[in-house]
Parts: sequence; C-alpha cells; structure tokens
Amino acid sequence: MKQRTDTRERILDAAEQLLATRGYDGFSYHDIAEPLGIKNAAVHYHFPAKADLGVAIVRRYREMLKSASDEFMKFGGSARRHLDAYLEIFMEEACEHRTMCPMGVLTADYFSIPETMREEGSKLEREVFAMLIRVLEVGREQGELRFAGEPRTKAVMMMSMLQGARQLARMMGPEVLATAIDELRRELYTAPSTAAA
Amino acid sequence: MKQRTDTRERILDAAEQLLATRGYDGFSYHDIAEPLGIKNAAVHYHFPAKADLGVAIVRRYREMLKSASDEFMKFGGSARRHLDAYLEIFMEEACEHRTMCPMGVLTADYFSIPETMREEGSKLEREVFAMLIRVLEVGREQGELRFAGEPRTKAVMMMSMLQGARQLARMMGPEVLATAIDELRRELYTAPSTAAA
DNA sequence: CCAGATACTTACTTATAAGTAAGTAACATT
DNA sequence: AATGTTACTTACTTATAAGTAAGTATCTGG
Repeated sequence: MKQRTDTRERILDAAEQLLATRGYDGFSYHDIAEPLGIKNAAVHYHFPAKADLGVAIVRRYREMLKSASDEFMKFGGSARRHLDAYLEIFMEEACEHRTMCPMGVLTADYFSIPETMREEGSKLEREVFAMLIRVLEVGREQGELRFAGEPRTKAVMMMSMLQGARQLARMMGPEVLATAIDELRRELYTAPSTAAA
Repeated sequence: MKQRTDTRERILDAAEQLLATRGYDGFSYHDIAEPLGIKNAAVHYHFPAKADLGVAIVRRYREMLKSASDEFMKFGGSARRHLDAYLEIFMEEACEHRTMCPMGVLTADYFSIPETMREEGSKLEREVFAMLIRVLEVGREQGELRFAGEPRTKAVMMMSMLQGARQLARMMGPEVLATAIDELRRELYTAPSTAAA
C-alpha cells in the first residue's frame, strides 16, 4: 500500500459531483482537472477512458452503500431508523448542490452512458431494491411500518417517488422534496415522525 | 399561411424524440438532419441556436397539452377518465421508445439547458401541476378519487412517482412502470379500474 | 416576366472533448 | 549510486459539435 497522494479519490469525488449535477455528457476531463490543479492527462492516467471513470464512480458508490448498510446492521438499528437515516442523507445531498440521485442520473442518461456503466448501474439498482424491500418487510413485521400490498411494489413506488421528487426539486426548489418526504413518512410510519429539524 | 413544406415540424418531431431519449447534450443538429435527409444548416435556418430549438420543443409541448386538455374538457369527461387518458398516453410513450417524460428531461438536464429553456420548463411545470391539482380536487368532490391530505401534496407525489417510475423503467423494463401505475390506480380510484388491455 | 422572399445547400470557422505519446521529477528498491 | 516505477506534465491528434457566410433553386406577388 503506497499511494502517496489521494489524487485518484479526489478525481472520483469531483467526477461524482459533476455527474450528479450535469449528467454524463455534461462534464469533461478538464472540468474535473482544473479545480484540482492538475491536467486532464492526469485524469486519463488514473482512468484511461471516460467509461472507466463512470464505472468507478458507480462501483465506489455501491461499496459505500454496502458498507454503510453493514455498519448500520451491526448496531442493529430498527427499520424505521434505517429509513430515516437514509432519507436524511438523501435530503441533505439534494439540497447541498441540487444534485440528482445516483439512480436518477443512471436512468436519465441510460442511452448516453457506456454499456459497462449500465451493467454497473443494474447491479446498484438490484442492491438498492433488495435493501429497501428487506427494510420494508422487517419494518412491517415489527409493526414500525404500515403499507398495503407487496413489499416489492411499495419499494418501486418509494424509489420512483423519491427519485422523481429530487429531480423536480431542482426546478421547483427543495420544499417539493421536503413535502414528498414528509408525506411518505405520514403514510408509511405507524407512529408520528420525529424528524430532527 | 404559406409553408409549403412541413420541415419545421418534422425537425421538432425528431428533436423532441432525441431530447426525450438522449437528453439535451446527447444529440446534435446532424442527428436531427440526417434521418430527415437534410443538412444541419437547414436546422439552423429554422432554429438559429440550439436554445431556440429547445425552447420551441417545450413550447409546442405546452400548447399540445393545453389543447388536449381543452378538447377533453369540451366533452366533459370525468376526472377519472381524464387521468386514465393521460396515464395511457404516458405508458405508451414510455414503452415505444423508452423515452423520459418531458418534465424528467427538463429537471435531469436542468443545469445543462439554456436559461430560456428553463423558464419555458417552469411554465410547463406550473401548468401541469395546475391541471393535475384541478383533476384531483374535482375527482375527490365527485367521489371518483380517494386520497388524504391536500390535493397539491398528492399532485407532488403523483408527478414525482410517475416521472421516477418512467425513468426507472428504462433500466428495469416497462413492467416497473406498469406496476407503479397499477398501484397508483388501486390507491387513488374508488372503484376497480377498467384499464383497457 | 422579373424582384424579392423562402427554404434550403455547400463550405467553411471555431471551440471543445476524448484520448495519446513522449518526456520528467520524485521516490523506492536493490 | 544506478534502475525502475509511480504520478504526473507538455504537447499533441482526431473527432465532432455549434454556428455562419455565401450561394442557389423555387415559388410568389406585382
């Protein structure tokens, strides 16, 4: 383990941000390099083609999500606290730089991104759904969550709604997303929400 | 009224399709011109800058939506039939070419599109919301629709969910959108849906 | 029948993006 | 101390996008 510098990670940070703001076709290697004080060839050194960069962003995000979920499971949090934690991060990220949600970017740019990136996106999608379905199942069994029908159906509705609301919020302002999340909590939670102001 | 050819409309048709498939940064004047058998300068003749083209697409869509709504109102359709008609078109469009919904494109590419186009998008957004809120209000008063809380909140949830599901369907397949629309009907309609197969 | 407008084409300019080849400074290894 | 590897920079190439200027054919009104 050498790695004197953290250039690679900083490239990924910048690229992830740009991707979530402007989409895959909306940023260049120069856009990444300039604020980091490096040249675009330096980005090509770490990620020869843009496809490699795109795949790396999604892969890193998958790993982050997995380790965050594992971490949470270790502390044995309730389904509802699990969801609350996720919703809070989701809201924060959306407000800070008006970014889209990762699945939103991947599906919006679906026919513009390289196939390797689409495949990575499909894996992310399956993982996110599996996690959400699990939380919904457990939450309903434990009486913390309330919803009708299949957990899978509810998961589709929730994912769609959250992603859509986050995108709408870019145009209409963050209140729209706040409204949507509040309403989701009202419908889904069995006891009144203790949303930390 | 001269207009010997319908080139302008055909350009708008092609551009609308491309925009809904690949996003604002994802198509060029050449992409529009080639399948129409014309040169890209011909597109510039009708729409000097890409911003003009973008604005024209959204404006035409707004006009189409308004006249479709007016037409429907003349025949005095019920709120539920109004919604059903919209959902059917929405589903068809989504399946045919895996396109995004217009508001989805505008919000996904929000920081890539010219400001004139953003303004046109805001107008579209307000009109769509106004229509949807109206339908929800009338539908609930008439007992055709059932939902808790403010019509505006329900409209935000529905818009978000439909747009998000349509995007997710690009990656996961059209069944996801079908699932979402079915579930929406189940929750919203007071009598069982007579969805025409 | 002719002047002008309409709807284009041809042939460019300019800018920017992705990607590459060759060079270099610093450190790491033997 | 020489050698190789890592992490870059400099300086390109190639492709493609947006946009423009000037020319041309056709139709239209006087």
